[in-house]
Amino acid sequence: MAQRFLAIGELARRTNTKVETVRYYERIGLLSAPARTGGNYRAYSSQHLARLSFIRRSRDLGFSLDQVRTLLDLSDQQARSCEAVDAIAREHRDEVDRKIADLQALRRELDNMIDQCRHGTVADCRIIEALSPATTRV
Amino acid sequence: MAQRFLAIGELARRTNTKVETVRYYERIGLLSAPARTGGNYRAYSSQHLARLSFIRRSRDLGFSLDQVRTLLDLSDQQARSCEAVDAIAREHRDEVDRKIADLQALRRELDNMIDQCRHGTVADCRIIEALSPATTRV
DNA sequence: ATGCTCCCTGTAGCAACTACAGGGTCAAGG
DNA sequence: CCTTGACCCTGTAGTTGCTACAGGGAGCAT
Repeated sequence: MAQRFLAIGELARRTNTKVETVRYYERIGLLSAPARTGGNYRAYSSQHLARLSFIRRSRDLGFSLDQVRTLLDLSDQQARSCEAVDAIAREHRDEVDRKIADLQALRRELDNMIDQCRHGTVADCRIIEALSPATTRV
Repeated sequence: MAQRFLAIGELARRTNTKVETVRYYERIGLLSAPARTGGNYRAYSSQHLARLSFIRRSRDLGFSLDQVRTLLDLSDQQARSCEAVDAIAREHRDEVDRKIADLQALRRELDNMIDQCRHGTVADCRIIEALSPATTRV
């Protein structure tokens, strides 16, 4: 392969992505199809590398593929106001906040449960008890 | 239907579950197949109600279906030590802890990104910049 | 007899990958 | 020149935990 292009494995390595995932992104139209070599290998340019890096970084920050798609589109419209970008980021942050709160509530419940475990038999296990319904009558 | 048995809709309502989900739990062997009426309707007993309640409560606490399956098995072995139960609960709590930490780190990054937004054009948007790779050269 | 609500099975869809199977390509070593 | 091994190709199916139909039957009230 000519040195200006990357094979899929090299691209994957540089972006910490699985090869299959790169192909998946192409299939769903997130990463444009690259040129092909004579042997039908994908030949990626530096633009692809940049774009995939952007995608991965966004994914690492928890943006959904749909959000990433929008962010990519927006990043291509350099003259536009970045209001929409800000909105997506804020929305995502709010959701992360909600998730954190949910998990913290969960954690407290789990903690209570675990604290009550007397390490006896299952028959009087407080954890099982906590999971069991109060009434089982129809 | 005889009053001692519950139709699937009633069971679903009492456990805050979708009817399809109840059938799904049966399909994957989490909830045992109930008796059937003459008209081939599922007829659930109070044992089913208790078991499904247990499942839902566990799911609400974030246990995976696999963990729920194990917890159900354990809860049936009343004489056993509840060590294994405790282990599952602790493992899950640790995972919740990790998730919270991950999300908090994420949140800080998002916050930094958002704070730097100067509300100009996309061309000099700090959010886009933060998502973009430092180098794009092959 | 009609309408309505409930129930039945079976299949397909969601997110975001991941994991093959069964083959082709390419460069290096013997 | 041939083989070996690492890489690449396509296509399909699996993962988790449901959810949403489509197309039909059951049961009860009017």
